[in-house]
Amino acid sequence: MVPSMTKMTEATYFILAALLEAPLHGYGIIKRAGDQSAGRVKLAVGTLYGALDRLTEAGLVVLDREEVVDGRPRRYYRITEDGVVAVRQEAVRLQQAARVVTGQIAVMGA
Amino acid sequence: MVPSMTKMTEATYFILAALLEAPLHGYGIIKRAGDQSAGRVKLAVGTLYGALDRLTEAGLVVLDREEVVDGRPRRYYRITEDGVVAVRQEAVRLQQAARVVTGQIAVMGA
DNA sequence: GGACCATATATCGGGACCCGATATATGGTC
DNA sequence: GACCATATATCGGGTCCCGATATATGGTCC
Repeated sequence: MVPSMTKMTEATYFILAALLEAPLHGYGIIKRAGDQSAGRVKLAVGTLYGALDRLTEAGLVVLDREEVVDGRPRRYYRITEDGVVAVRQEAVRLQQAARVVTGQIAVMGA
Repeated sequence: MVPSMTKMTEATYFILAALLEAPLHGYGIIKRAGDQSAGRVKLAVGTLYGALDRLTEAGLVVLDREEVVDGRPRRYYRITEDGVVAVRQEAVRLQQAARVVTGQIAVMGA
């Protein structure tokens, strides 16, 4: 189930956002999150794998497939429908939070 | 100094946002944060006073004045110029983060 | 050949921070 | 008298971030 996580951490949000387009493996998520945020978000590996475990347990992400490239394993994660819903809800929440301040700025001259 | 806090917690953000209009005392901050977020943000007292201490130490908030009403003390906090800068930067950061997802939604049909 | 870096996974421990519980105190409502 | 809103403050548990560390491969540079 997990109908509504009231809150989502920033790392979790960017991991889900990175997976919206296509499944990615851990290292790919780190790079994509950096790209999407113009370099501002730098996911630490310790953050990533812990968050992926929690997301998997919560059903927002599933293991898509495993590949072996040059003897090194690559584990691809895919976002679930629940995950898509959750990350969109969070985006709305972020936008509303931003508006609390950006809205006030416009009126502050009064 | 504190030129740029790379990251800001949600509680910190809403505390600063609550103080943008006028100085408030602790309990007033909790109520105002709830109002500004349409009831979604419920600051716990333990969160508030810890965060206020950190914000004061960081120079984003200062003690404005103390009043005594009905024998009970009221401690008013005021946001500093650095605090205003920080909360506006954070609002921009939140908006940009939201756009990572909301922007993609529009293109997903392609 | 050796140093170093990018790629790729995983774990551990310290630290930051949220938050419920608890304590204390006053004044109003029922 | 019980209960709630107002108002402050602290403590402890739990969550989570993140740097450090470990392991392994292949490419570049000297």
